Amino acid sequence: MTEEKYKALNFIEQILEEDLESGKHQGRVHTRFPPEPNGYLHIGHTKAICVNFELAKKYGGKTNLRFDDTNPTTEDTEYVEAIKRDIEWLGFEWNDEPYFASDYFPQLYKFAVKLIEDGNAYVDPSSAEEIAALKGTPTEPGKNSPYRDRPIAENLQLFAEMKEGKHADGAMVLRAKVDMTSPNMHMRDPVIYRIKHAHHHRTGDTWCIYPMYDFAHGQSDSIEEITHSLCSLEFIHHRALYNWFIEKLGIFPSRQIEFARMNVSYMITSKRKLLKLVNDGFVTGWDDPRMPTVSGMRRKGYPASAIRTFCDKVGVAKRDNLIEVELLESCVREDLNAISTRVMVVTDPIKLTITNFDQGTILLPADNNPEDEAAGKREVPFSSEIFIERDDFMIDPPKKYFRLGPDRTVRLKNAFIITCTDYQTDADGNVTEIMATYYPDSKSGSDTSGVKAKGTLHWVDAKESLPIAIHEIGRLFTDPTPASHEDKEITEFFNDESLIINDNARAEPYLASVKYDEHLQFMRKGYYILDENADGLVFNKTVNLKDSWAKKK
RNA sequence: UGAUCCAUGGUGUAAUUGGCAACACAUCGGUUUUUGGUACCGACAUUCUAGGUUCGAGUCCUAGUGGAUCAACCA
Repeated sequence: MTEEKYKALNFIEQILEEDLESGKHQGRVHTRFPPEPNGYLHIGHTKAICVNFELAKKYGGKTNLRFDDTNPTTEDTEYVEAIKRDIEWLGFEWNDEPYFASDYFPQLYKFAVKLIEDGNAYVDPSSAEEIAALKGTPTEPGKNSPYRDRPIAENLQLFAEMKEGKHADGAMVLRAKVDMTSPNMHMRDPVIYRIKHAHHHRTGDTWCIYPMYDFAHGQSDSIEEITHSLCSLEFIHHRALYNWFIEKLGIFPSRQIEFARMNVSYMITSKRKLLKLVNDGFVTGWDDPRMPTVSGMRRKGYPASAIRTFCDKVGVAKRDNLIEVELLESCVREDLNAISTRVMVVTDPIKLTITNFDQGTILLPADNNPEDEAAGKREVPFSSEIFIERDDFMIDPPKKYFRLGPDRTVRLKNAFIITCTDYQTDADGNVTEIMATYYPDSKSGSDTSGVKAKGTLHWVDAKESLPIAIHEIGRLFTDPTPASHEDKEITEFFNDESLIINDNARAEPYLASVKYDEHLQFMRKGYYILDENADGLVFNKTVNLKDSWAKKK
């Protein structure tokens, strides 16, 4: 009766299962996540991280974290630390210690020498412009460099001199001798080593020549005996070269498999553009809660589990995609609904006086989370003077308005049912205070009043409530694909309302004691979290609650 | 005027590999509710086009069409 449940496999899982079945690599699955330490991890990286780590986990394999640090002029240890922290926070454990492509520089150098010895590489003193000129175009074949057939001994000599620092930056490069007429541009004698007299964040000044991506990435995969090297679609044209080096060097045959990277609406994933937002002061840093970075999302209150679920739901395929950010937000809400502490916060307070309440201040029990009995209860102070939301009262409300207005009756969450008896306005007709009476026998949990209330309002006690600041975080951009307009800067689409600071909110006393990792639901408003970078009571909005009333209006 | 990859609802992925197009998000409508939240129910597709093979095609073949990618001493 073992009913075999058919579970849909994505195309990479199909490849993995075929390899497992055929006994390739003794049934071993070993992946890697290879970030370059020149920026912070963003939403796009989370997809690559989830795919690499979760696929390996699913098939009993391991995943290496390897820093692709072959360009000393853009990379920094600051980024290494931030990347490690973000991956751990996302909930993944890499195999062993983190690896670094720079640790393989000696080996990579030997690989290059072997290539030269076998007549598969040559030193070219042509300038970058000259090399580009002979490269041809995608539709026209390239032409051989005049230095292409330099004798092996000479190549060896020059390459050694490059390493010894006898030549200036850009004076010459080492090129693989592949095929200048290949329709694949990457096969037209790609540069594999360049001279850079630059300080490397790990190897210091040991080297003044550095391998290019194509001569570092695949070789690192082989050195680590990575079985499946999963990367994004734009590397598809590099695969031929990747395999060419494996063949010429006779090294471990890692297999590169490309999948479509994830694009999310209203977010950008260009590290250059993100850095520009930081440098030009559009945001306060890489971890600004508006940023699509892992650290930004963390500070905004997105749970790691929600991000993982999101990546899982997005799936893995080869076609270009634009995921609606609403799916991410839905995953966040789903998580937060289950775990967040419900609290009452009035974001735009207006005073309401209960004219017939004369018990001073009393404490009322409130559920911390109706979805989770075990979360328990806390007590909320209540007295004759409270604050409610300004937009929960209308002098002349429309038909379907369930809230307060003259002679209307509502329930105060966790407290009593009240009826509005009067209100005051200023010279401009703005409501300044509301008066109401309460039904003593309508107390939450022991309501015997028989009074019907259509709506329920949240509130805070006027005296006991705390002033807090709320940072309403919105979309960073006003356009779903700000980077898709070739003639426009992304900053033209910067959303001026991406951060709205509200210093006027009032919260129940409980908020004075919340921790940085406690997710909160401000009832009827949204999910919030204490800002990990602020000193006082500053709360960042994670995401709104769904609001069918806002839509109706 | 090259090469490579891709094409299923508004969005993203499925379809047990040739057998009733499914799931999620979004949208719209409804039920429940001391959060206009949650939960629950319902609605929402001639599988890019045209031919072909077949009892049968989203799936295979042919030709189109559309999109993406490739010419850094970046990764």
